[in-house]
This record gives sequence, C-alpha cells and structure tokens, in this order.
Amino acid sequence: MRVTMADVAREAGVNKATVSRVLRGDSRISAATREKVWRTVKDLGYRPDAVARGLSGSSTETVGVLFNDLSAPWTGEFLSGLERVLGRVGKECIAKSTMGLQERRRNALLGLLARHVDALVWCDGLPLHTENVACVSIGNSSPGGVSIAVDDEAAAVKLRRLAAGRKVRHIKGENPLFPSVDTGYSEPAVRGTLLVFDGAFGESPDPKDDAVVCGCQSMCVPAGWYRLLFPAFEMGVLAGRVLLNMLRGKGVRPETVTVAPSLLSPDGEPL
Amino acid sequence: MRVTMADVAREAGVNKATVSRVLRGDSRISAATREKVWRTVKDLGYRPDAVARGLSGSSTETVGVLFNDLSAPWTGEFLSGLERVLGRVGKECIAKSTMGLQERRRNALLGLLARHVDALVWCDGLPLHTENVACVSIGNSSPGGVSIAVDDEAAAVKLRRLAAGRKVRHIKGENPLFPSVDTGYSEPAVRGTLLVFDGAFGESPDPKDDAVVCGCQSMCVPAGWYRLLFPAFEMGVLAGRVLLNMLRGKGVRPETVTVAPSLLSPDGEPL
DNA sequence: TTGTACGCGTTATCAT
DNA sequence: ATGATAACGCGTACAA
Repeated sequence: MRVTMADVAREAGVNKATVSRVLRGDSRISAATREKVWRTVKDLGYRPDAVARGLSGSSTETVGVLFNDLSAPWTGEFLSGLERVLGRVGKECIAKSTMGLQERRRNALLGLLARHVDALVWCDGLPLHTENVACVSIGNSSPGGVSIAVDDEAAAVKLRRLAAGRKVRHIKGENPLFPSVDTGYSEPAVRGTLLVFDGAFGESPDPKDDAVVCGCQSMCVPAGWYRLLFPAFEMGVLAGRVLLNMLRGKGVRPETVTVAPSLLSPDGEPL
Repeated sequence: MRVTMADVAREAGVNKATVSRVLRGDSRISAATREKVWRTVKDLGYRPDAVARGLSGSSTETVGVLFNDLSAPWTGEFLSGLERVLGRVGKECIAKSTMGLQERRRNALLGLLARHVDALVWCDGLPLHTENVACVSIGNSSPGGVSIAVDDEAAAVKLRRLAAGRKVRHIKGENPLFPSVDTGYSEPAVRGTLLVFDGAFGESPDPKDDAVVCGCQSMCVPAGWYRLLFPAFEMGVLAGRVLLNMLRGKGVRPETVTVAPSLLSPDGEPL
C-alpha cells in the first residue's frame, strides 16, 4: 500500500491538516511539531500524491507543449530548455503533436485542459488564446498574447556581414528553420559565392566558396562549413521563464520576445 | 465554473453513478437513459476531469519518458512514435531528462510515480526495474525486463555489403548513435575507401570515395552521401505497443525487441 | 498553534 | 437498471 498523509498523521500523533501544513512550509507551526512530522515523513518514506494534490489544490504542476510535428529536429532541444526552467519548480511537460490539423489541435487542447495543465506552449504556428490558462506561443506573435520568436533580421544581418563582397545563394529545403531569413544581397559578386543551406544540402559547394548550414545544436556539418543555429534550447528556456512569470502574476505584459540565432565559424567561434 | 458530473446528473434527472456508467459504456443501462444522459452531456459541454478520474480510478493515462539528454537529436522522433501509439488510447507522455545523474534519475522516478504514471520508458541506459509499474528500456536490455534495441549487427551487415572491396574508416564523434556498429572490414582495398561518420563530420571525403552518415530521419546530408538511419520513430512505436500489451496483461514475455536501421542510398533508396 | 470537517470530481460497492 | 454512499488523498476555511 501507498503511504498516505493519514499514515504520517497517525504515526506522528497529529492531525492530517498539521502534516499538510508542515509539508507546505506553513510558518505558524511549532518547531517541535515540525520536527516530529518531518521525522515521521522520512521514516515512513512518505511522498505527497501529485494527483490528489492536483484535484484538491489549484495547480497540477504540469505544462502542455504542442508541436506541429514532434519529430522535427529541434523539438528535443526546445523541450530540454523548457524542462530546465520548469523542472526547478517541480513542473513537468506533456508533449503532443498536432500535425497541423485543426481537429487534433482542438482535441489536444481539450485533453490538456481536462488534465488541468497550468499552462500551454503552442509551437505549432497559430497562437490560440485560451482564457484561464497561461499560454505562450512560439514563432508567431499572438495578438495580445506572449510569444517567443526567432530574430530573423538579426540572422540576416550576420549573414550579410559574412557574405560581404560575394554572391549569396539561399537554398531552402522542405522544412526550412529560417523561412523568412533573406540576405537580400545583390551587390556584384567579387569573391565567389556563399551558399546558405536551410533544411537540405542540395549540392556540394565549390571548394573556393563558403557554405552555411542552418540547423540545431546537434546537427553535424562537414568540416569547413559555417553554421547558423536555430536557438531552440534558448527559446525553451525563455518560454519557461515567461510562463513562470505569468503564473506568478508578475509583470511581463503581453509582448514578443525574440532570440537571435548565432552564426558559428567552422571552428565553432561565434561571429 | 467547470461543468461536472453532478451537473449532468442533476440536469438529466439521474444519479451521478448512472452518468459515470453511461460514459464508461456500461452495457446494463437502458437505451432511454443512455440517450438522455448523452444529450445532457452534449448540451452542457461536459468533459470528464482527468485528474479526478486519476485519483478515483486506477489509471492516469500517462506515461513517463526519461532521456539521458532530452536535447539529443533523436528524442523528438522517438516521442513522436511513442505518442502515435499511446495517443490513440488517450495516453499522454511526460518527458524528462536525467543527464545521466543517478540523483536526477531517482528524483524523476519518484516524481513520476507521485503522478501515478501507468508506465515508464527508460531511454537513458541503465534499465531500472520498478515494481508495480510497466516499464520498457531503450537500447539496453534489462535483465528480466522488456527492452527495445537497435540491431547493430544488421547495420554492420549492410555496411559491409556496401563496403565490398574497399577500405572502411569509421569516424565516431562525441555522441555516436551506433556506438557498437563495426564493419570489421579488413580486406585489402581495391576500390577506394568508404567513410562512415557517426556523430561528426571530421573531414570531407575524397570525391572518388563514398561516405555514409549516421543520423536521424531529419538529418541533412550533402548530396551524394549515403545515410544510415537511427530508427528512433520506429523504436518509439514499438515501445508504445509493448507497453500497451503489458498494461493489458497480454503475452509479451520479457524479451528484447530489435529494430534494424535502414541504409539509404543518396537517392533515398533503401539498400 | 492545532484539530474538525468539508470539498475537489470520479469510480466502485452495496443495496434496491 | 439505477440510486445512495463511501472511498481516493489532499487542501483549507473555520473553529477551538
């Protein structure tokens, strides 16, 4: 059988309520009682029941995370960053994918609400404003909501600097990570070409050219190539921080937080 | 306020228990009552409360998934496969990462047990046998438990076939996906070299050689290279199926299920 | 400072 | 076939 609060109370010779208070760190409790209760808790190996706590209390300490495609290469990094922040306060993440289908989106939402998630993270485009639940959206600014987005312009600036004096060819695959990054570089090329691969390696660059590959932290690139990193981890961290602030009712007015991707040289040096 | 079962019962003029029975599809209920209850459910937009159901019932319809490093490139694919199977029966996944730390492992386990997860998936090496909770481990066979593993030998066989007549250089990065794949090929090279990159591109191959890159479905490789795919998605699917069987008490004796990685030609054709 | 008692929304056990 | 009622484990006004 499971060790319950009643067990601890009985063993310690106090009331259930007292045990509950000690565990929640209620100040108005005698040092003696507190000590005694903690002892019993340890002795019996008692662990609060998260489900019961969720039903009785006002929070389940869970967060729902919805992706368009959970199998995309950056989701793990994002979840990792999110968990890094939320884990510290005992919250856990429930990951789901909607495949861009409106019905699945709706069902996912209803399912998560049925679980009393404290917050939602929409990583699948369309921001959805759900009353009563803290919510941030990724990539798309939600009107009136909080969103975390990639600073495409900053990326473009870095690429332009790297491209200085040469032609730029932007090669986008099926699922580019930086769909709106465009160097817009049109000066006459004097030093060859800079190839920017986003989502696919279509060809091998001429040895005298440079190549930039867009991807996540974990991606592997051929030696000598540059990397433009999609800041998935940082976005997860930011999303987590923003959510915590919202849940604590602190400032953080609805706004858009942007993260600049970093451009790394073949040696791994940031440019 | 939330629409509860009591609301439905009152509105439909029946008992809470009856509503519960109708929702669970209990057969011994009159067609009239069933119809009436369903009507009211629709009208009021009632949704069962997953938390309360978890407390009262015997299942929370949740599964805990533990990774060594959640930000690894294959975790998303794995979760996607797992969710594909578990989602069909209304189960959701809670993802956590342990960073290989024994203490975090333990805490993660305790936290998930506190949430009454129906099952656990260990993707971080050491299989942990937890009494009372269905559990599969990934990559490492647990003595007496169920595990899903990559068929390294099958991968080696395919590589050997591809390598026929040439030298093989296996280049492993920091986190190779196929740590134990070894072609063991030592015949005198008569047709150049086959480079196998696992986890890192150390160099660019000589144009006359072939190269195989080990990675996930989402990885991008230079044109003309071969790919050895880590079957993360399939492993997720398998893990899900095995878990469901365990939870339903069906056969599936403790064993090891292996998945063969596929070797793709530059055109995407399986070899 | 601590105890009493009720509520959270379901499921399950008896009755009827 | 259905109703009444007791768990499930915890939080919390209210009382003492």
